[in-house]
Amino acid sequence: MAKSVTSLDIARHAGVSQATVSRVLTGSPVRQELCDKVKAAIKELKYRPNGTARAMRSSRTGNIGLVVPRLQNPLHPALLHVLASAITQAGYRAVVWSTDDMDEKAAADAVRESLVDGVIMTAATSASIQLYEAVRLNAPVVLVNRVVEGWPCDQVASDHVAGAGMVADYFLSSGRRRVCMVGGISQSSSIRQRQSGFSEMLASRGRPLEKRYCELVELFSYSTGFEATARLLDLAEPPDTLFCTNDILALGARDAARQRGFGVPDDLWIVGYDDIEMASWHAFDLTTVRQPLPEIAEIGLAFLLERINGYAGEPRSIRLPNHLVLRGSTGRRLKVSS
Amino acid sequence: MAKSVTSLDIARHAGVSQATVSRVLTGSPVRQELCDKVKAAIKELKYRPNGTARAMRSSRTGNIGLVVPRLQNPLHPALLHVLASAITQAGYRAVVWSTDDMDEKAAADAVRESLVDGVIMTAATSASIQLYEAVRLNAPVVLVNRVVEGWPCDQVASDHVAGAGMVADYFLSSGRRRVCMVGGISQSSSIRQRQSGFSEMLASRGRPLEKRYCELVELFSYSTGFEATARLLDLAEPPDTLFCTNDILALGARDAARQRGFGVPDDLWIVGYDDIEMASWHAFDLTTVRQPLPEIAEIGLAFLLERINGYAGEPRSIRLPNHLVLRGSTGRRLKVSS
DNA sequence: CTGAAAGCGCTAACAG
DNA sequence: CTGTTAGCGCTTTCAG
Repeated sequence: MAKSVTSLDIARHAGVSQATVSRVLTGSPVRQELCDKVKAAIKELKYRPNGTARAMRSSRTGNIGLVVPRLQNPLHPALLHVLASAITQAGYRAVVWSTDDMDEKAAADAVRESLVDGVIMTAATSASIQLYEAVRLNAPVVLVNRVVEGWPCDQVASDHVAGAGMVADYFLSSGRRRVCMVGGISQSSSIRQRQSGFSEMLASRGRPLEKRYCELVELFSYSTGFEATARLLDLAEPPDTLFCTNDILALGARDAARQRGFGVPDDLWIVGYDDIEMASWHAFDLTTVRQPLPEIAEIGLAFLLERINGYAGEPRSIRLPNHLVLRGSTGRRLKVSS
Repeated sequence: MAKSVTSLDIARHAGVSQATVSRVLTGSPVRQELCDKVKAAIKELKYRPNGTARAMRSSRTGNIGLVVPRLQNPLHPALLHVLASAITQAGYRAVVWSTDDMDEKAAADAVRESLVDGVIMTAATSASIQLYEAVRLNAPVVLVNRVVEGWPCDQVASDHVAGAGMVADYFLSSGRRRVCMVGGISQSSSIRQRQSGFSEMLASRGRPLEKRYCELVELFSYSTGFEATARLLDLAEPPDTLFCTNDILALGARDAARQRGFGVPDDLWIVGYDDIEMASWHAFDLTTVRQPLPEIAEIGLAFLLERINGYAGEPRSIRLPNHLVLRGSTGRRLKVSS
């Protein structure tokens, strides 16, 4: 690596002081003539200001940490994409952690070592102690998508309770009766809220979810969705309607129905959650709940940038509404009641 | 934000010089007694060394840039995942760019501004001039997955020519005759190599690809795969065998066949490329070519770290072998000839 | 408006 | 082994 050219080199080359070079760089007022000389020198020597020095001086790295959960679920790349785009657009860089374990600690370390200006956490659980510590120390952290009650930081998510309630409502209004759910004992608040939103709506409308119609899986994947659904379809009185707490499970469910010879939607309605891209594919044509990811990302980042810039108001908590996307895996009938 | 504690604070608190604190931090030899005092002070004041200062002093940020193509294709999150994991594992941080446009420029800027120690580029095309400039200036850059002939930097990819040749071979050895291909005029070297590997193998075995059996699409997505395949199946003499130059196209193709009432593999064989997770799903059960992503990531990162550490040997270029994964979308017969 | 000068927090060479 | 002393490259007072 060749010794790199510094602002002092530029200064000498342009016959001005080093401070003037810095002024040109930061856009402070400088006489046109000198400014031009400096710019010419910069171009000629192919000068680029050293980012780490600048970061140190201004205590701003321009980096934003981004913690996303396992990328196997296509929702997460989608979320990553909108957030990373927003971050890049805003003139920052996205430092991404997605390796299941060490990442939360790595992210917490990075804020505390001033290697990132703030962190957007999309995988928070109440077990995220490292980051909680950082939050308590007033580091700029916002929780996006998955939230944790009681953390003193900004939180942005969609309204999973209402979204899942909407599904329950849709089922009952459409006269579905043998309703079941595939979910799990998840660390993720979004999953838990979907489950409670669904079962509470059913209960409140007088048709509580039956125990035997509730399958809980450990891991949320295509194959666990497939297997759980296979078990339900093998019951003496199989369900006629299935809610999966995310799309990946639902796609597995759809294939289990296919494999068992159950017609969809004739014998079985299936609804997922997230509206990942595959949900719209012909093979699945899955009714699902779409979250407003772009808005979530935008608001989350806006909150974070405000914090980075010193805003110190009370923690804010935002819930954005979801949207039911009707497709061929259900009867496509429109919801009747409110 | 409270004024943060520095190594000088620790020094005062422990009654030693600031240099000694630094030594404890970097692991230089220090008398046990002083070392303990320093460590106690660090713990007590919850001190964390300032990463930007350290970065400036050592001209090492510990950040590695990672440019990945549009995350809509599930291969790319998979690649991102293995690379980001490897980077985190190695004690570095991954700065990710995935927003289609500005990212290559942003990555090039970041190396030149010493905001990252090096860049792993998985989306290089011959149009990537910004990064090419950085490479010419000897910045640590390695090209992974997509490569560009003639760039003076390390390159790691799988052997797409041989991989696609293997598919052609498999088709002909299995007696398939009405062979077609869905590909495109792509910027991506991997796609181009797959296409030429496929058609050259067909030609060399005396059954060149017919023009009418070659569909080229602009964008590589489920829906373009669907549509291109629909066109092929609507021909007076539809093909009996289809190679798609990536899995996303092939999944669209599979659904086009389903929708048109073509049985797979009875009426139509389909083969994709990449072995993305969906390929193994029941609905698709797609024969495809798997690349050794973990090895690609590992070698790519190893090369980059060597360069970062000053290795200045000739550019290296590695091609790893691919692997045909036989599933239900083809006759599952094993390849006969070599 | 411009130059001189003072550091940001850390590492490392230099004397003890 | 330890303390003292220079900076890394930049931004930002402070005088002029």
